[in-house]
Amino acid sequence: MTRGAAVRQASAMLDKTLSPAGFEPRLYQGWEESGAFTANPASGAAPFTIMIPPPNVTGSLHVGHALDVTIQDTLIRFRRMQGRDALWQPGTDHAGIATQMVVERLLAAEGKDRREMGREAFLDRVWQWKGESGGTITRQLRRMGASLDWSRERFTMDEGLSEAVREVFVTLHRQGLLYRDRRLVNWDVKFQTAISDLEVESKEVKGSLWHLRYPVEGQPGRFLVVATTRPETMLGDTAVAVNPEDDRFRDLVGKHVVLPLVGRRIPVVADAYSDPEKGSGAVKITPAHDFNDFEVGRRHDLPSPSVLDAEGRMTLAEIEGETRAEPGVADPAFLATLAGMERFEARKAILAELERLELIEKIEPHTHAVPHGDRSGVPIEPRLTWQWYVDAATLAKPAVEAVETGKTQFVPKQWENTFFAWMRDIQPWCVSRQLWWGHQIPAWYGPDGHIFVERTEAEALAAARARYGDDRELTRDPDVLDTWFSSGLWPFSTLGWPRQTPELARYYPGDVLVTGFDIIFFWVARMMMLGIHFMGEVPFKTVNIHGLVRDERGQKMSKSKGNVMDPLELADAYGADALRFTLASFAGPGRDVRLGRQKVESNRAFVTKLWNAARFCEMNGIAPDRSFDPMKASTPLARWIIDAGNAAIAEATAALEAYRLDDYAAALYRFTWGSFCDWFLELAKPALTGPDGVEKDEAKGAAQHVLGLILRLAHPVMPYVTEELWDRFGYGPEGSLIRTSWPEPVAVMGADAARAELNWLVGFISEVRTVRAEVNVPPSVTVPLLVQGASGETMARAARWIEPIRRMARATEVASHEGPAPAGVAQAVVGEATVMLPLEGVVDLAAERARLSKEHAKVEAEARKIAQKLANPDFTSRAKEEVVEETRERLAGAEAEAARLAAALSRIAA
RNA sequence: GGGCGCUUAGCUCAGCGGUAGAGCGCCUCGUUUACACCGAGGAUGCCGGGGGUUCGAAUCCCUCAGCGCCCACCA
Repeated sequence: MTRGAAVRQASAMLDKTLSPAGFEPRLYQGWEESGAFTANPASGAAPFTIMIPPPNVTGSLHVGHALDVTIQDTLIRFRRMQGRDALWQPGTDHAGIATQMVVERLLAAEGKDRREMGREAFLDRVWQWKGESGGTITRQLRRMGASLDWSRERFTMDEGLSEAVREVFVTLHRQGLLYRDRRLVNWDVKFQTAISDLEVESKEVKGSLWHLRYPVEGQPGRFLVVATTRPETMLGDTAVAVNPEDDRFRDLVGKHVVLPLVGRRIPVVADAYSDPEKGSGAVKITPAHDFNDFEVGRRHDLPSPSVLDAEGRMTLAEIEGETRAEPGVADPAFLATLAGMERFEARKAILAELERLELIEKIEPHTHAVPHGDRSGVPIEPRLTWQWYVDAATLAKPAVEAVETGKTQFVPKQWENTFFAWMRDIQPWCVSRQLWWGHQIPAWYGPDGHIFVERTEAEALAAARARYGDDRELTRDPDVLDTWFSSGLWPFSTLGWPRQTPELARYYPGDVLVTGFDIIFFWVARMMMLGIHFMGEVPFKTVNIHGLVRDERGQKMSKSKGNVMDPLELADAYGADALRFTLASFAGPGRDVRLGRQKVESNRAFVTKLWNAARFCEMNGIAPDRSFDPMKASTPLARWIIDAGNAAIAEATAALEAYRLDDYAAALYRFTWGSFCDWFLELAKPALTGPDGVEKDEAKGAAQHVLGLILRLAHPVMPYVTEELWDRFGYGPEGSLIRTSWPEPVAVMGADAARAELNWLVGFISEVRTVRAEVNVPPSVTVPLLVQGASGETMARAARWIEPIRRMARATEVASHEGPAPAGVAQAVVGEATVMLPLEGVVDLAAERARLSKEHAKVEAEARKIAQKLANPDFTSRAKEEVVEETRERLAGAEAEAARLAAALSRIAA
């Protein structure tokens, strides 16, 4: 027992009402300061590792994090209690675009712009912001009770992780798996950076399909009609493609058309890409502004001028030499007005001009998917630029194989299909971003354009000297890396890689990664690829994928819908334990969690119930007693609850091992409330308040044993209240509950007999209660229970349990009764016996008759159904023998019960 | 266009070949010395529709419908 616990225990009884705010922060601080969260590489224990998905350093905790953290903390506490050397690695992510956006917004409010400030000043400002708000999320994780090893906290831009990033970049480059290329990228015109395919979101947009007439060269009056949704890109057209099989255009292949507005001669090419069914059957080819057109352009060796700049404005720079006046088709003066015009303004201007020239054949309404930047929300512009790419296809192969062979397993398994589908068709990963906040790419350009990819500037200069024979000035690539590039290294960079640290050897690979399905591609896939490539081993053995947290009606939470729930506010209102228990109990596999205040509120009742059960124990002088040996329990009550505790241990352990937190939560709830509170404590009351002796000793012994068991079983998901009670009661030699071992089942003597006896007792009391309630007997009326047709054992049991029966069934006595029924009787069938309650003057005989008839009809119908089944020769001959046997027993039981009910009915028929 | 998931009590969900379940809500009763954030009891289901496999289907297969999500070349 710790000194603190002893002082507290001596000082006060448990408060009548539970107030989590009174102990949660104190307990957390105690855990953290005592090193309870700290992994211990020197221990001989087997490690258990979870890497937290690093939240945005400047972010704050939302319900999704709360679910993520609850699952991870429950698992890590469970394994820690099982004796594993648990490492839950904390840290935060620099979140390139997101953070830069926030800081730029702050600057805008001050009337400043990052370009005016310059890169260095801007980065200083971001670091300053990180310093100011960087502690929020970690504070909030602590508030949730997360037992992260804060001594090892990392940040994706700290020196160690930056070194890992440079090492990976340089190595992949040397291996030819990372290269610079000029191709189309998804360009976000708002942030003016390239983004990866994954950061693009398709949105259905209602637009138009414009059919434009392109005059055929040398055939006045003949037009080739192309259909487009993006007329503004036509200035960059360098061909029109038709399908080689399409007879309508066969004669035009190899000829030229005149590009309206520009006046450029462009060829008509035959390409299977052109779909005769779509549009007009002829498609304009704009290689610099469309991914498909780019491919067509490559096949036909077409030029690819860009006509939109980084901001999405029209630019004529690359087509200047090609424009020419073409009467009735193109006018350089009009073209000049387009320069610098925003893309959608330009669309309008171009359409107006085409209209004027009578070059619009028709306009059809058209709904189509338009790619948008997932953060900026603006339409993405395919743009021809130089970027850095990772050869993801090569890296993906071993990752796919690792999942195929089960080295890494997804839970639930169905997500493996999602993973495979994406990984097997993976595209080169564009990793460069035209941002300032992030890991600057370790590439330097020589005066001749030669690229030096090196870990440091000094190494780059040295390489340049070797190449040029003298010192040259190098220019560093200004771009930074995709945030996911560094998060992809998280499972090993946090452990010290590229240095071969003891931690790296011990805690890699991790045991389980817990995350939402929304970042399987972004993050899980990248960790798999990079982890396997650089560590030679998968980064984690299991990937536990959970659903999204939604609101009560199943809607995604969003600020704009105003349905966002703040987990910290919920934790303050109901306690972190109640919130955690709620999240865990709804976290079924592959299911979204619908969270509502009411649910948290009703689960708080469970926490309170536990608190009150502990108070009851305290009031009855129940205290930890290590001299009590559960294996030597002799009373049926003690044996029964200890045995039920064994079952609870088995259920909870199996559920946690299978990542079924919903089952784990349900098992805890059932055992604590249903078995311990509703039955054990109630049945134990007479013994607890009765005379000294074995009954009392064992009631108390079993109570303290099982309460301790419940605290240990519940601790992973409800760490605070369980620790508080553990402390206050002074359980356990190790002091804190967090350091206590996970419970093991104990061998209980005579468990079967105890179970049979208690099952009978529970059934007996329940039946009597049902009858009393149904015929509306108030609890204040107590009556004798007259038992007819009972075996000797039943009567012996009734005698043994007479006190609890008196209390709980509101009875004066239990007696054999074989004569005629007393007047005004209400009856219940329990096993072989019929219990009669003499209630003359209290019971409504008609109501009792109706009740018994209904009961009788129900049992009889059941019996008929079973009899029918047994009458089927196919069933008796084909079904498994034990099933047939069981069915026969059920029939016998139902028939006997029906007979007893009929007898009971006949007794009051008169 | 391709793929995945879901559809079971009023609500939220479990069960996934052998007697349809839980929690909440609802109704009735209740100042039994832990708890009204409580106790006791009760009612409520063509287990989305149709077809098939099977002695037996909520459970397996096919099909249809509705809802949700992911992926996919903006003619």
